[in-house]
Amino acid sequence: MANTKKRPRIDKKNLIIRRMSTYLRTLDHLQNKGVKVISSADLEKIDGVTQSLVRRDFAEFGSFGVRGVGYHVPELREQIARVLGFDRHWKVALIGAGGLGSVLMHSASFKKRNLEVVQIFDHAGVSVGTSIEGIPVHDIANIEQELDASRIDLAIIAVPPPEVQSVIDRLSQLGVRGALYFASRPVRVPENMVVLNMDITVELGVLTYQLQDF
Amino acid sequence: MANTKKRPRIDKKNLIIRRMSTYLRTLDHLQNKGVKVISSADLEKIDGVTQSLVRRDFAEFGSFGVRGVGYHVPELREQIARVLGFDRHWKVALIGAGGLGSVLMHSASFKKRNLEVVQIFDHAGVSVGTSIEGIPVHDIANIEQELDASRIDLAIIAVPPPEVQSVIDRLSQLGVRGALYFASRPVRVPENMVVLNMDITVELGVLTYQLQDF
DNA sequence: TAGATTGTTAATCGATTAACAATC
DNA sequence: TAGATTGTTAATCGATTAACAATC
Repeated sequence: MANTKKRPRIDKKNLIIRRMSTYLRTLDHLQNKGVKVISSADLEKIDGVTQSLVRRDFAEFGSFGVRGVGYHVPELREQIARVLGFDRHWKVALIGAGGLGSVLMHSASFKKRNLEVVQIFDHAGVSVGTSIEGIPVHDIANIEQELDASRIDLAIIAVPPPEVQSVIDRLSQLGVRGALYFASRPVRVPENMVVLNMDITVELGVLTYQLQDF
Repeated sequence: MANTKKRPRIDKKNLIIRRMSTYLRTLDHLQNKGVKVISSADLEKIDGVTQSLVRRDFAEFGSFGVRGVGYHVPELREQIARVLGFDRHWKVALIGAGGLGSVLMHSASFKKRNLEVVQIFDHAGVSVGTSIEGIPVHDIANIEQELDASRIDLAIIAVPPPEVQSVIDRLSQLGVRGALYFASRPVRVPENMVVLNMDITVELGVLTYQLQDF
């Protein structure tokens, strides 16, 4: 049987990394509340990860705490942000400026994480030619001419399901390395890309399963 | 130290269930394409889960395939839908009818999974009094009076981060069992609820991490 | 110092893989 | 029948937990 090419160890540390990203969010929250120091036991209560695992997760990347004291929130926050790559700036292309694309543009998610949307593409129609949050919307038909892959670190793909695969393939050709899409469908991931997906129907399945005999 | 209450075995089978929900999506896709039969080896190529694990996942819930042949797509689809609870109708309350709430209402995600939004709540303002997709929008201030918990199986919470916790607490009081929220913040989950979260900032952290030395 | 909490190691547990008999 | 692919078991691997010495 065909030896399906081993995906690289990308989703190797996957569980740890997802938790790290969740801790970062919690630390943002704590920092907003003015909390200065936090223990792994506190984090267990907030994030539902055992204190043992919290410490082990952090220890995977360094020694961020103070014995007998806990973790200084601003410092731990910064260390985790660094691990995840948020110590640098990321340039983003938004593909699809419909309902979801607009919601994303107007949300605080990107700037909060040092991501900057520098190009927007959509189909010729209402939005092309206008600007969203100061960024002009280009025609997706011209993406090969207009997308400057050397400036783009990742793409946020907010187009309808039937278009997602072709957008990914075109981004791959252009040399864009990363993408996140929201459509509820599987995609073939090009070798030169990391592609993640957020799909509400997948989450709904998890939720309804859990509610069945709850 | 306080013996933090063990969360029930809810996220016990979590990994399997998330994969099952992903297979279901793939089967929808295959069915749309008119594919009649699929093997675990095919599913490995599409979903990136080893054929061995695919078969094991299915076997966890029954015997859905035919030796020497594979899995009949419509039948497998139906079996997995049943496992996830999609063989029944789910009534949904949408809390928050702003940008994200509207996008969700206009998407096909809910009806695709046998979920029906039967009540919508938002803050007094533009949307209250109007209808979205034929469902009238109520004032969230009156949720205690207007939400009929006996009719509602789960809530979709699309309100801004600072309001999420209070919405969850109010739903818990009302007896709503399940919720999905999108805000980037931790929440305390009431004992009588299952609460899931989709947070783009968490996914962005996973993506930027993986892109770092890709 | 006494008390608290980290960082880390060894033990356990659970999830994944490999292999193959069953069977279409 | 021969070829294919499932369902299932045993082996392996990796992730989590428990425990405690280090140390603030």
